[in-house]
Amino acid sequence: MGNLAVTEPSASVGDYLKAVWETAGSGAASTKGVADRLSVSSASVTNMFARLQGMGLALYEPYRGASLTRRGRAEALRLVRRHRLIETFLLEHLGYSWEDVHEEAERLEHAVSDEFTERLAELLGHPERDPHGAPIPASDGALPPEDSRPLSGTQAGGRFVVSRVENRDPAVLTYLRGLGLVPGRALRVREVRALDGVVTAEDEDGVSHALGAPLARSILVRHRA
Amino acid sequence: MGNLAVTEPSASVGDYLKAVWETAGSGAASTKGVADRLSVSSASVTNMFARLQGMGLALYEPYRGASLTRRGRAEALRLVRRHRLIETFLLEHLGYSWEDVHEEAERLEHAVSDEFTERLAELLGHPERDPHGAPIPASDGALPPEDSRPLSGTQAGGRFVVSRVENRDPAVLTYLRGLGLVPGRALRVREVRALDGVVTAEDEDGVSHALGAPLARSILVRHRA
DNA sequence: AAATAATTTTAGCTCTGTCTAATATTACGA
DNA sequence: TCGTAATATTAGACAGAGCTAAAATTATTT
Repeated sequence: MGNLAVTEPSASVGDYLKAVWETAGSGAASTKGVADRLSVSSASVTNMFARLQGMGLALYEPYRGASLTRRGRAEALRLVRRHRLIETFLLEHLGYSWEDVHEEAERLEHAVSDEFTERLAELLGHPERDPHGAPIPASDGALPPEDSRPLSGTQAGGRFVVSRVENRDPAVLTYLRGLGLVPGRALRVREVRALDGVVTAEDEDGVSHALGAPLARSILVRHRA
Repeated sequence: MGNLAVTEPSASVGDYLKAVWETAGSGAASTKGVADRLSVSSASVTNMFARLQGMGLALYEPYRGASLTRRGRAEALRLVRRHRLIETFLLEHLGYSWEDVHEEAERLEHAVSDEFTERLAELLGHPERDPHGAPIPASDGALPPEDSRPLSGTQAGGRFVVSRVENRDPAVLTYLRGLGLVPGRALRVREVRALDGVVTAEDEDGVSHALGAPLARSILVRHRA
């Protein structure tokens, strides 16, 4: 109450907020999880966790990790909205390729204003998902309920549609695009091998794909209607 | 020789380079000139001048000001190109108003890549001037020769066309737009008063405008064909 | 040519955000 | 449950970029 946050958090603070949001499932984000995601040292993360708490953006308990406050979450979602709208713009209006939009958006999201964001949303026709299938938070931060699950958590015989690809690595994305494993693609799961987590799935053209555990975790699917 | 500059200068360094470029006519930029333009203290400017020299982007002689090296100029022009293309995009595609594009572009120019810039140029059809009439440097840094002069430097009786409005203040721009004093507008100069620098000019609709010295300096004109 | 005004520079701080090395804590496996 | 491995934190540095106050230099004016 009171404590009206007038100033925009810095790009760094924003990056940490997003990382905490993305890393912490429902609980708290670990130091190492955030450090790995942002490619910074653990010490830097500990330091920032304390600062985020000081700014009222996160709750931090040493050795227990950090979780966002309402304000921290709102800020993170604002950045996520910007990021995903910008990705959509880059792909649809500037001719960027699917695997390259993430990196450019990563820098732009810290430079654009809310006005820019909303005008962009208007130009794009208020899309609900970005090019990778990730939901775009509404301007009030609302997110549609997630109805997808990773391919790694499906069962043989199931029929699905790829709803989302959750991976930032351009090399991985290029590869998946080459295989046609992009949002919208229908798949039938042939095998989910417990031993090594390899998932074998057949696409609409009858082509079979064997995907290692990390890839199978990156591909989210929804049950086919 | 050697010394290939791989890393992008920081946003701050870029701002100073632009300020030096804009402030220094043909000679060197003064500490105060840059300080005023960037709204920072003179001490900060002195400090940055030394750093720019260290980076090989400027030549600095204490008490004599700073001038850009070839590399510094190239970097400044790269930012100016980005800035002016972004302004054009904001106006033409996102519906921003004339007086608001500058501020948004000021932040975006530091976040955008060369790839983004060139794709944007393509989308916009490679415009030669931005919404304020300022020339957009080519990607190799080339600028068309300036054939305009400030309204303050004209003579009574002359017939001109507004070619450019050189002012960043939204209040000033809003006012001028209200008067129709924007690039393309034809004017006939009635009086250039030596005493106080007030210029009186009549527009196409026969409306007469009395402009104080600072405004008259902001409006650049070209002889009417 | 002095005296005053304006501009610059220096010195010393501050804050953000990063790092490494050393230390502490927690988790896990035997 | 005890010892090792994995995680976290602390301590201490450092670079970038800004500031104020004091000192120095240059410009202007009488």
